[in-house]
Amino acid sequence: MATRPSDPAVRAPDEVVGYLLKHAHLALEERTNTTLAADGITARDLGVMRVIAAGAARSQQEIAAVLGVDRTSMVAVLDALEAAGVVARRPSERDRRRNVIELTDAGRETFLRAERRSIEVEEQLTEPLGPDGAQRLRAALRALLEAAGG
Amino acid sequence: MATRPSDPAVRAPDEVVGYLLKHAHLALEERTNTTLAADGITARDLGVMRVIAAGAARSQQEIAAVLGVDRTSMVAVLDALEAAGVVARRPSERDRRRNVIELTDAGRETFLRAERRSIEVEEQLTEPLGPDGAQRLRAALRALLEAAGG
DNA sequence: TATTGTTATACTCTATAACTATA
DNA sequence: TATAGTTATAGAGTATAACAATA
Repeated sequence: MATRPSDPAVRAPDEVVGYLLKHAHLALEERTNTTLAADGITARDLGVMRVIAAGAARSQQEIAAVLGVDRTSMVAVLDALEAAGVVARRPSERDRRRNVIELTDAGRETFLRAERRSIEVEEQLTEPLGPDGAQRLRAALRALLEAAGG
Repeated sequence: MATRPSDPAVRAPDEVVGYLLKHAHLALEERTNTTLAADGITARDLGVMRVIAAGAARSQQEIAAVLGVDRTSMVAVLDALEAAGVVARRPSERDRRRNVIELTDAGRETFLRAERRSIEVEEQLTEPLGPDGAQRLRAALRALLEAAGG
């Protein structure tokens, strides 16, 4: 049966980019969470800590903006990380409405250890893609994100 | 020990596969939902209808298994699709506990139209990847999923 | 006893609106 | 007036447990 470009065949789920993105993300996140349990944090926590460690954001609102979520979503995450002793909030001296968010000494250690584990999980799952496969995958995903205006 | 942006252990968010997968998925899903609003269904609805159209599953439980979700999650989705007149439940004759799920005539039309739109969105977002880029991306995601045991 | 679909319920992640304290 | 953080609340999407009908 001839298939024209404009003739939508019935695709299998694993031919659909949306399905593949969703399940690849879920699988990677689950593996990462299992691994990071040893450090007492989740993949989501590590994402927040990474933004702080990279110096990409200082206030809660800036962290939220970098991660593409609402500022209200940061409150509970930072509450938990502060309770765990890995981040600290201190009021900004220049603008007392803002909290400056920093990793504690223990938080820096936790971050580096967890980031190392996280990278190992990524390498395990992208190992079948060949030597440059992981970087080509990242480049493709960045291009897709760019094309979507994100 | 200060962690700076130049610290190789501190990655930018868009170097992290998990971040890229999550945001690429969100961006594609948002675009798809906007486009499919014209057909009165969501990207999730289309995913369920695709499994039915492909004959990959007949009962509610089989659809759930193909999509990797719990069977209880299918109830509300199918309620909505049935109310919209695009799918029909009928009791199986061989096993009266099971519902056989089928697309209605209107549902087949809706599916084909929506799948055409969905493919267009995918093509728009993967166009920067070059002629074979979309297929290489699919292959990479399938390999990652396979490596994760999914 | 086991299974299919269903309901009730809960948990996570997300968002909007309104409050507070500052600016 | 406007902004940063917070709280209350609600909406998806997901799951577990228990139930009725059927196997």
